Amino acid sequence: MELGRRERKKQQTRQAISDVATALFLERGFDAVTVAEVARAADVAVQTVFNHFPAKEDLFFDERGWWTGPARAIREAPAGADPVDVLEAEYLKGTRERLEVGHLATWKQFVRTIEGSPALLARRRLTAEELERSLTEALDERSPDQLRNRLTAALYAAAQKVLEERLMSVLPDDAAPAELEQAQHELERAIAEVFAVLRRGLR
Amino acid sequence: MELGRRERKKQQTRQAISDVATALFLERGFDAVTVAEVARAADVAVQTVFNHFPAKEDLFFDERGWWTGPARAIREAPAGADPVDVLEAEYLKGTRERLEVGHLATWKQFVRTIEGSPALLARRRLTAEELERSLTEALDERSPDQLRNRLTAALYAAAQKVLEERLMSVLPDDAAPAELEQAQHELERAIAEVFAVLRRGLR
DNA sequence: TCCAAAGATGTAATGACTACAATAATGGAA
DNA sequence: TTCCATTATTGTAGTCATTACATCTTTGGA
Repeated sequence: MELGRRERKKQQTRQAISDVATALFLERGFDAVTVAEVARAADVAVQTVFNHFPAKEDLFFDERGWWTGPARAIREAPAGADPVDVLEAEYLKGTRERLEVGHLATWKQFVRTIEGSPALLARRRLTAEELERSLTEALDERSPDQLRNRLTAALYAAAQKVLEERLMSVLPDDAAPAELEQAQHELERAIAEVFAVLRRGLR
Repeated sequence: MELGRRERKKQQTRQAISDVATALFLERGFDAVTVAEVARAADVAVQTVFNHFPAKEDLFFDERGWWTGPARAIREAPAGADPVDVLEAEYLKGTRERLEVGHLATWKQFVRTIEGSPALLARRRLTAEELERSLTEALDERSPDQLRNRLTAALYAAAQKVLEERLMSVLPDDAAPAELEQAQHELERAIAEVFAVLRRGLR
């Protein structure tokens, strides 16, 4: 559908606010920047910010949708596939994307900003719960054992959390190619190990 | 240590505030009650409330300490014991306490209040994270494999979450003794099943 | 050209929480 | 008992996110 000028301008405003906000948050920390400042920097009214984003956290977590990945992966997987295999492949794929050269530094910066803000941490937990819920739903569509499905989703979320921590602690900030290679291998070994536990448990 | 009158009075005030607050929250829901109302009902200044409780949520989650259970259980367990066995026993113990006649209705009421409030849900997630952290620490004291310890703690937290949901959905509000017996058995089967998954996975 | 829809703005209010200064109760020293 | 240093309690003022609502502005289309 073609967007008229009106809709286009609206998206422009939204994008401008989001960009300005993200830059400020990354630079000075989420809690140290007020919505009023964001509005001023984006040259709009505070109300306008809230017209586009339901809460301050949404200014940071803008590109929503990453948390639908696992559920989608399950839905798109062939009928006989082991859910844990599917989820491991999905997780591995996401991780490799994040490790790409240009992305890594940015990613760590984002995560550090999250870790520096109680509000963002809380929001991340909420999102993880969303992911878990949607994954449970997807699993319910292919298998009738609800307790097991719920557990599978919960274990996946747990695995993801643990591995995410691992990624942060193992990867050096300055991407010295040699070390990075090394760290990446260590990380992939951890991934394999963690998913092996899930697979064995849920066998 | 003996408490002087001053300290005793302080605790009295604190308790009075907490009691009044809990009653109000259970009755009308956490978000529908303002701190100012709590203060008025307890006949103290709003400031006094915040002198005793760092945040509104602390008025509800007062008896802190339940989340130290798993870590303590691990520390008190004999050297050779399998962590998953210890954690299952601990969880089972806690569950049975909650299922005692007088407790159940109260417990469900509490949980429903939590589930009715985004703020309390967020706080519960935070507490679960605390539990996970302290459990990881305890596990680190008896085994050197940090990744595995971290994973064990995360899987325990996941199990707990799933089983907690189960408890809420399986147990009828009106405790008809026969049904309750039935539900309790079903619940304990679910507990065994979930922990069996952990045990197998972490074997 | 003009109107109705929809976006942007401004104002005022609520509610949690903090900073800070003032007040009051109290435990212990003289 | 009297007086002082603590310390609990209070009151005031302010910050910040968020909402309600009325108003202004832009714009798509009749």
